[in-house]
Amino acid sequence: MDKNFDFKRAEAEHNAKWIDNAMFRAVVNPDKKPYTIIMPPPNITARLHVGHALTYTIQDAIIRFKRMQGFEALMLPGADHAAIATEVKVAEELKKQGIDKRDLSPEEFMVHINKWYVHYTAEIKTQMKRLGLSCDWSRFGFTMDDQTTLAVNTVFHNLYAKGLIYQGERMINYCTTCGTAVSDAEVEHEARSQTLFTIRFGNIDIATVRPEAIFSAAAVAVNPRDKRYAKLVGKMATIPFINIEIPIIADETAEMKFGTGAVQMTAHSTQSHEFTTKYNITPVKVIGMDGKMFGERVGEFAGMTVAEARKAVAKKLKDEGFLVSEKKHTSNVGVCYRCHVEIEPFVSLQWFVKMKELAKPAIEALNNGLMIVPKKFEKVYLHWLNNIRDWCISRQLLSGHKIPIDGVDDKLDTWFSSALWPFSTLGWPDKTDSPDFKYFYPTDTLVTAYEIIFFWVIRMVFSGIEHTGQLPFHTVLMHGLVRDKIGRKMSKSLGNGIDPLEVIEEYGADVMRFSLIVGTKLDRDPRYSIEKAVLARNFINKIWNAVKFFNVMAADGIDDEINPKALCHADKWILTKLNAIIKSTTKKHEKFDFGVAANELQSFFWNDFCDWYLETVKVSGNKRQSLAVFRHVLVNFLKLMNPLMPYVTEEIYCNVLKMGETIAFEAWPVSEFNFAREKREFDSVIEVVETLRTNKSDDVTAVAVDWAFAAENGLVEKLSGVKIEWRPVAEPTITTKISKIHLVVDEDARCAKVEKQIAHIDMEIERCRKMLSNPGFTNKAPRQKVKEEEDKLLELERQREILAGGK
RNA sequence: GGUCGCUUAACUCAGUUGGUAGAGUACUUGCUCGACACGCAAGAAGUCAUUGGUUCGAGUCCAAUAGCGACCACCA
Repeated sequence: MDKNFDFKRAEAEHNAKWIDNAMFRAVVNPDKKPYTIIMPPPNITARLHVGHALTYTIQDAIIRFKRMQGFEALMLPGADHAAIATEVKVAEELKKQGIDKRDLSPEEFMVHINKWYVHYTAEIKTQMKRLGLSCDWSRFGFTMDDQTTLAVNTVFHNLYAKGLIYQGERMINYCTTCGTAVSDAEVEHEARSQTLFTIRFGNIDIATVRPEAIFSAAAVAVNPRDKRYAKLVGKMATIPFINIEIPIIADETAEMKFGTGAVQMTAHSTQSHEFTTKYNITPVKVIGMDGKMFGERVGEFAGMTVAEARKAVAKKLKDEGFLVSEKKHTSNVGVCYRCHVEIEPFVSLQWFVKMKELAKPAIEALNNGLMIVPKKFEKVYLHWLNNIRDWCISRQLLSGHKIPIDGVDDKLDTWFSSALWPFSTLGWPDKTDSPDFKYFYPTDTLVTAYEIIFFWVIRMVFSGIEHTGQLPFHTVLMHGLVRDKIGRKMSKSLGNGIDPLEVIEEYGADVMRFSLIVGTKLDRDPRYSIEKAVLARNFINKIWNAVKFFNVMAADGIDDEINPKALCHADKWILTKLNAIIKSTTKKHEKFDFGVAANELQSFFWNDFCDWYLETVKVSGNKRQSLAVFRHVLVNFLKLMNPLMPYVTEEIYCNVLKMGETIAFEAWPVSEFNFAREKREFDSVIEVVETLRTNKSDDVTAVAVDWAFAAENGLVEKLSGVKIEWRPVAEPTITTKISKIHLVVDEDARCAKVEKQIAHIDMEIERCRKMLSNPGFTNKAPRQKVKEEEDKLLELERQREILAGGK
């Protein structure tokens, strides 16, 4: 065996084996129950980041676990065309080559888009494969492939025919940089510092952060309860520069406390839109879809961008005495989630999905078999669905799915196709009668970071219900976002990101996977730093070395079978411990609690198996049997560990132990051995060893021990490193549960130690007595608990007596 | 403004139904005793954010406060 685990060689070998033999290709198998995970398709615009590594590790852990439990496991991979994001990236690329997107015809531009699709789909696949995912590559889907396109068109026509898709003039969010409408979910709100201007509109002062919009003002609103303006209601205000008169109207929309309490109503805010619709006013538009000022009213500002015009108008207002005051003001501004430029609200002709009706069954789904883990996200889910507004699905882009209506050039929101992903990937609609679709759909668990609940999860749920009549999955598992060492989001601008591919390159995929998961709960945002990779690497090294030890020992002979009658204490102890860890790991995996399970497995292997059991094997009286036990525990451990560490477990199982072609399809371990009494007894032996280790140091000249486990004498001497005289001890200085120990030591040192121990016991006795003398406790606590305390007190008093006597 | 989280050892995190606070790292001390220094053994280290309540008993349940964070929302 190699000195250390050669992950590079092992990863290459096993990955090639898995992929070349299509080992994880799922098939319709009536003898097995299916378990399906449709993987969230990553955007083809970026390299995989550590968040992908986390989510795919979780998904792969689930699917490997289910596969070993005997399910026909399908994990279906794919990639998303990410319409806007890709278009922006391609345009940037072209710019670097000196090509301006606007100089290209749509057809020419699409050539570049298509090239990008091909190149980066392959790239993403390669990167995903490095994580060691056990997905079915033969079913890899792309959101622009024929199958998805068919599903998109079918869904569009179905919804259109039902009147659930309509075209209308509505107030929408428009990104002037991306040049397209975006949906509500695509608008982020950021706190930004702005200037709040107070501007004289003739007889009234209005407050606004958008001086450039004054040219569009069609009314001024004041609160009906605002006494300051009561006599002005019904009068006219005057727009500066252009001297157009507009009415002053009393309406609740104006907040008395904000600014001057008077606000302009224009064509360029949602608040205004609601107002002008209510009063049947049509404001004049002065900002174009290109984000530039236009029209007669704006005069010399025509052609300026909004940002330019804001400055210029403010300056002119000041110069001409219309500006009453200006002050800093922080408020939330809607920005495009892609480019983070301020969103312009526009009334424009777009396509929408009517949501109220579709949302209803999605809300009810929580009572009809949909489970969201952790449960706290149910509230977020419901809140959004209960307040949902129609979904703007048209985008003014060149790439993406075309709205399938003759003469319409708009494309569809990229999430329109994502929403169909759980069933379009399985052949819906054309292969809905196929065994594949019938077998694998509905899928089982959807795993994703919580940030994507609105964009995606909710839309998949209502789409599944609407188009297939079934929930697309029964469980949604939401996990956190990976943060850096001090809790910040990992981002390019902060430079605090960790590249999973670099970690894999340096430490291996198992390290990447294990270190992301171990010791965390999925509902929290895990913090990640490279130190965690080092720890995981050390653990794998520990496993590797234990196997090396086994190999050396087994060369001298090993029994094929475990014979329970021939086992020693330690053998039975570790088998019973194994039994417990199998139960616990299984239970935790069922609850998706992989992080805590990983912690327990690590502790089991390192502390119980290596620190204790492995050491006993060295002095075992029946080595051939003990090694059979060793192998049994090791193999079961490998199986339990496989979902998180597929490579090293596969390498040991197949290449070192030569137990088979792959561990991935071996049955998940079940409890077999349970020796409760022997386990308890060996725990006591350990206690004796630990007692001896603790006490052996300071000036101990001789040790005598009296106990009933003569067979373990050699073991205790070996493990404690103490030379022991085994004889009856009349006056013990220390007693454990199963032994009397007499230490011949330096008196002063011993007395000090004993006194410390007595002080500790006294504290505990005090606590016990207090509890037991409290009638509240003895009357109200469960009888068993009271009995426990009584026994504990007796034992403590006995120990104290012995200690005091020895002194 | 609304909603929801989080706060446990120096650090990263566990802590099932309330019953004397746990792990790993780091730290201190000692280690070449059949694999492992990416290691072995021993040790020290915590007012469980604060306050109040419920209870015989609270890290755990309830309320308030503080700090941090996330999401939602048209205060111009």
